[in-house]
Formats: sequence, C-alpha cells, structure tokens
Amino acid sequence: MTTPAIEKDVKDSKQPDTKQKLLDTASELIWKNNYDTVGIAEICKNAGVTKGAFYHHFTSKADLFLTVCASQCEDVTRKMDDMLSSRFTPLEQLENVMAHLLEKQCCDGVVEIRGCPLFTAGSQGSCEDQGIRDTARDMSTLSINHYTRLVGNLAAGKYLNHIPDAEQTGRLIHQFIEGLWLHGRMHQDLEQLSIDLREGLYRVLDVKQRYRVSSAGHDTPKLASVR
Amino acid sequence: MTTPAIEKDVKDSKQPDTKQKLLDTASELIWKNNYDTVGIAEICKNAGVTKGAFYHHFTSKADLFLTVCASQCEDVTRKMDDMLSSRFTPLEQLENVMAHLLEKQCCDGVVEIRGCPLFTAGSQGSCEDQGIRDTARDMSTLSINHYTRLVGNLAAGKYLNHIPDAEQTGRLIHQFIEGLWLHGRMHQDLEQLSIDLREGLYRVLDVKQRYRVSSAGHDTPKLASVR
DNA sequence: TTGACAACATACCCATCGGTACGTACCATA
DNA sequence: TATGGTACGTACCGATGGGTATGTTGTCAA
Repeated sequence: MTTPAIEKDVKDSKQPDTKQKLLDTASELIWKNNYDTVGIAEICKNAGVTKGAFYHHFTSKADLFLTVCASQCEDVTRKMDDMLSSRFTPLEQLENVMAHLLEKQCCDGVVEIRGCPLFTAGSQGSCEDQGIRDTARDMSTLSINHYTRLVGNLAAGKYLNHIPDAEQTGRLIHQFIEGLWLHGRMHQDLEQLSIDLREGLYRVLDVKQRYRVSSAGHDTPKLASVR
Repeated sequence: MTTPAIEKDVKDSKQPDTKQKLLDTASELIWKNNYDTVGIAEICKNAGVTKGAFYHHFTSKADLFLTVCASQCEDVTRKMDDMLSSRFTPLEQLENVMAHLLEKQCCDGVVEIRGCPLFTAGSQGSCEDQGIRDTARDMSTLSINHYTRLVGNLAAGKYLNHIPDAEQTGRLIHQFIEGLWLHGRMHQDLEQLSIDLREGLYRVLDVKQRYRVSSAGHDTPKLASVR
C-alpha cells in the first residue's frame, strides 16, 4: 500500500476526470430541464468535451441518464440517512429535510428554482423509453420510502394529531413536493416556495399545532447543520 | 338576417370541421404527453389531415397550443362555475371537483391516467418557448383561483378546522393535485389515485373530521351530477 | 364564363437529434 | 523499437423536428 496510493491518485485525477465532468454536467442540465429536452451535444458542449469522448464513456444517452440516476439515488439515500438519523429529534429531521430541499435553489447568488433536489425524476414520466420510465418510477418509490420513514419517526414521537398510514402519508408528501416544485419552477418565487413547503408539509402531516413554526421570516431555517 | 342563419350552419358544419378536429386531437395528445414530445406530424396523422391543412388554420405549433389552452380555460372555467355554484353545498362542491378530476381517467373501459383534467399545463414548464411558459403560468394561476373559491366556500360553511389563507390553500391544493397526477401517470393506479386525492385534499384543506368520508369503497362518488 | 379566394394536398427545406466510423495522440509493455 | 489498448477528436449518417413553397380543387360573386 505504498505506491498504489499514488497510482490511485493518478487514476482519480486522470481517468474519471472527463467522465465525472460529463456526469455532473448532465445531472445539472437534466435537473433544470428533463431527459427529452436536454441533448447530448448540449451536455458535451457544457462539459467541454466532444461526442467522441461521450460515447467512449457511455453506450447511449439512456446509459448516461441511468448512471446519473444511480448516483443521485446513492447521494440522496446517504443524505437522507444522515438527516433522519436518531441524532436528531423528529422535528429536527423535518427541518433538515425542508432546509435541504431549499438549499440548492440559489446558485451564483441569484435565485433559480430548479428541479426538486430529492428526485426530480417525476418530470421524466413523459419519456418514451421504457427503461427511463421504469427508473423514474423506482426513484419516486425510493423517495416515498424516505418520506415514509420521516412520517414514522414523527408519529412515534407523538408530533402528529392522528396516527397516519405512514406509507400513504409519505406518498402524499412526495406528491405534494413534486407539484410544489413544478409550480416553483414556473413562478421562480423562492420565498413563496419556502412558505408553501412548510405550510403544506404541516397540513399533510397534520403536525400538532404547538410544534408548528411560523414560516414568516426565516426562509431557510438551518436548525441543524447537516453536511 | 334570414339567410345568415343557414350560412352560419353551413359555416359550422364545413369550416370548423378540420380545425376543430385538429384542436381536439392536439388537446388529446398534448394532454397525454406534453408540448415538446408531441409533434405536428403526429397530430395531423391522428386527426386525419395533412400538414397543409394544419398550417392553413394555424400559423405555428405554438399558435395551436395557445388556441387549445384558451379553449381549455373556457371549458374548465365553465365547468368550475357550474360545480361551485350555490346550488351545491360546499361539501358537494368538493365532491364535484374530485369526481370531475377522476372522471376522464378511463377511456375505452381501460384505466389510463392521463393529464390532470384541470390544467395539465404545469408539465409544460420545461419548454423553451417563453410564450408557452407564460400561458402555462397563466393557466396554473387560473386553476388556483378556482380552488381558492372552493376553499372560501368551505371556510364560510365552517367545514374547516382553521380559517385558512384561502389563496395559499388554493395554491397548495393546486400543487398537490399536479404532483398527484404526475405520480398517477407514472404508476397508473386509479384506485390509489382516487384514495390519495381524497385524503390529500382533506388534509390540505383541514376538513373537520365529521365531514370526512372514507375513501374505501366508492371510488368515484357521484354525489351530484354535473353536466 | 371568369377571376378570386378559401381550403386544402404534395413535396420539399434546413436544423437538430442520437448515434457511428474512423483517425490520432498517448502511454505502457514486450 | 514495435505493438496494442485507452482516451479521446472529427466528420459524418439517417431519422425526425418545425416550417415553407407551390400546386390543386371547390365555391361564389361579378
């Protein structure tokens, strides 16, 4: 384990450079738009590479998308595991999720509501490719599972008025958030998005009144710092 | 004003025939998919006309879409005015809306969850064309206005636990329904869609418990017949 | 009868799409 | 030094997109 360390460094800095850049760029672009509208040429141009490089690393556009999705799933699951860990109270977990959802909506200082950070894949439902649609469905299911966990934690902590069907509630949350982001992307009003997110979640979850926090004022309540 | 009556009949039966067929077909196709994915050739083929006919009646694809949207807006507004009229109690109005939302999701006997009957335009947000996006935004605003009216009626009738911000609540309903339909289109489970719709609306609206109806059993509760 | 115009149909244009063929620079190993 | 594989770059392909140019037909007023 003396030279391999260096060899690995060389590998990390050379081989995955282009591929990773393509993945990042694709993720960014597909996030803001969707699978259909984003073209390979556009991805390559933004990544600063050519088509030859692209098709050296990926067999097709679908291959790229699936790779991006897999990576996204890992990231989100890791992030969620962290945010929903027992280190936090269920209420803090809820705040974590809200903060994370709003976190990445400003880039370069300017407000720009892009895709939902936790699986924007729903917008890909219109795609013709069956494989893409299947993956999008799987991602939405995964997303719902995460939300379901949060619901379970909140219910166990007696933060909710009624004992909910956790899975259904998780589904409702997922649906609401997807619709919220769809709306947010159209109207580009981060403050309203923030307020609606909090209010909507409170209502769908039916959080007890005394645990609710007014949304006025603190747009991105960084109650707990997750990193 | 003697012959004009006949002349108008002739006009109605001849002139708008092709144009109307194009509008109907486009509405149907865009409903199931979206502005970007549906092509003019596809629309023409399904309508049984040629491109020449298309560009005789419409100046561009965007022109067609805008015309379809205008027509949709009129239809929905008329329908909503009917469903939310004082002939019905607010609770019946809510049932009307739910029933209408679910009504058109089965065609030819087979279940097929398509676009949201009340403005599926949200899915068009990814489009590049500024005019299209503006129209989609206007439609979502109109949709929210309708829901806001419903919220106001329910609040006035003391059916809700808390006096809500009607406009915000209308917005939350719109967002939830859009997300619900996005999810429904992916999973094609009408029964779950129906259950989630009812439960979600109850929660977002915060309907008093005694006015809630179990969703088990009656999928499309035709409480009031609107026609 | 004739001109004019609406209502189409046919053929075509060009840009873009995802994808491929092929050439090349670079490196490691034999 | 020769060889082979990796990692690209360049040029191109067929299909499809929205859109256009031009021909044809029917109708109706003059």
